Amino acid sequence: MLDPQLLRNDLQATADQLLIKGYALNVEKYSELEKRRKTLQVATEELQAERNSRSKNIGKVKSQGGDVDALLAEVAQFGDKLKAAQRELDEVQSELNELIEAIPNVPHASVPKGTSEDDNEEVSRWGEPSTLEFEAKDHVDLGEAIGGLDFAVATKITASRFVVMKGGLARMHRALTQFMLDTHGQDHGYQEVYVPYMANRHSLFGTGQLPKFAEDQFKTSLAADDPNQKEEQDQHGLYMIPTAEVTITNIVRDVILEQGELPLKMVAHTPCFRREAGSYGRDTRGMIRQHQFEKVELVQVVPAGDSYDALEQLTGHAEKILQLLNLPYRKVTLCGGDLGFAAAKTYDLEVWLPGQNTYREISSCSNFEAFQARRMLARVRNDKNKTDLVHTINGSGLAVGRTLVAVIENYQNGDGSITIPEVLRGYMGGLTLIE
RNA sequence: GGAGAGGUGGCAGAGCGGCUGAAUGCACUGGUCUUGAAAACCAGCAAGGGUGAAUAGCCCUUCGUGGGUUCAAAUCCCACCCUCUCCGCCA
Repeated sequence: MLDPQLLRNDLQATADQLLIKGYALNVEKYSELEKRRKTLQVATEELQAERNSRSKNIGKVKSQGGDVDALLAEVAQFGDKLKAAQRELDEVQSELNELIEAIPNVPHASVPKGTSEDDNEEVSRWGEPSTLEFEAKDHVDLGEAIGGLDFAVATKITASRFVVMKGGLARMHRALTQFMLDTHGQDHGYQEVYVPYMANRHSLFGTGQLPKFAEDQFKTSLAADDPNQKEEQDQHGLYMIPTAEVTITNIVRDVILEQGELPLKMVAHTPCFRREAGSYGRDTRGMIRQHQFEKVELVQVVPAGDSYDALEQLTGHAEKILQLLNLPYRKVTLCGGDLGFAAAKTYDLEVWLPGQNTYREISSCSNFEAFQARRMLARVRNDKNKTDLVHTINGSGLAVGRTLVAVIENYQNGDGSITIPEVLRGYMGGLTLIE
């Protein structure tokens, strides 16, 4: 959520910046609503003040044994007037809130202009895409041949976009998770946390998934199939997390931190659940886009001034995993048009996939500045004993399913076997090959 | 699942229609005292929002959440959420 003060004082400039993100803010509508809000709020609060002082006076007179009939008659009409004013204010305020809550974050000055992923800016490359002496297969062919990936049985059990892993690949998937958690926990200074895989609507609102992206989430229903309970369900149903960002970041929701507690650096491994509602035709083959996948997530909570350093640092931590696995990748800065709703700046890490002969996203590291903090009321006490909003940064370190795909495709051998990366062998009882 | 108790400021804990944004204690901050520290004493100490140039002043809101009664609600009524205790069940 943007600072309402910013919208009031710098509306046009903010609208211009949002254009970089491809978001057209309705300036007229906003100003009009804001004007009404101001008038109504001032008027309503004046009425409240008036009512309060009169009511207090009645109490005073009464306690002194005076006659309050006249005073009561005088104040009698206030109730209705106040209620009407309040109702009108509520209407305008909720309309205004709806508008503000739907406005995306403003991109940072360093974000390149552009409308699609074609305009993303490459920052760096690491490693050389391998030149195989045979024709590269993709992970589906390799995995199915080994008997380690079974999409058909997953579809039978559940639905499309799920997978069953078996044997060495299932084990390597687990090894990757352990390796990532250990590296971030021991070498990069993150506190390992275990978090719920379901979250309430307040948490999803806090990190920005709600209300705008409800159709991307899986939601549970608590009450029975009773139409009378519909509203109940909407209020209290829980969401399967689309990313651990939701549950980790919301640890600091409604919290005032002390300066000494920052920076907070946390890492968690969780499954993630996504409806993928908007991508019916895309990546239907293989493990690239699933309804359920594992991810190791990094989150930092820092003072406002430190967040861009933290973004660089956190991105470096994710890169380190790719480097240790010896997987070629490139780092890109997302352009304005490709930037997510809540992010001010995002680096994507794209790993080389020989089977697709291209780089594919495997990590996304973003600085949200105060956008999430404002929604969550996550604050830190400053030197003047006042509260400042914190900044939040997060990134995948890494998406485990896609990392498995990358390992399968980059470590494939001519006979269809997969060499196990050295750093994983300790997690796999010393095995060197899956065949 | 059954029975009961309860949700008040950073914590503990009073208040059960008006002068209560909220007693008291602890914690914290500043001061006096002291060579220094402790103790003692004095003072301060919630958040969100509006107005505003203002981190000034004034005003509004908030005692789990939402609604209701009332001129007036932390206090009364209703619904929901959450926590705890006992019994049952259970990885």
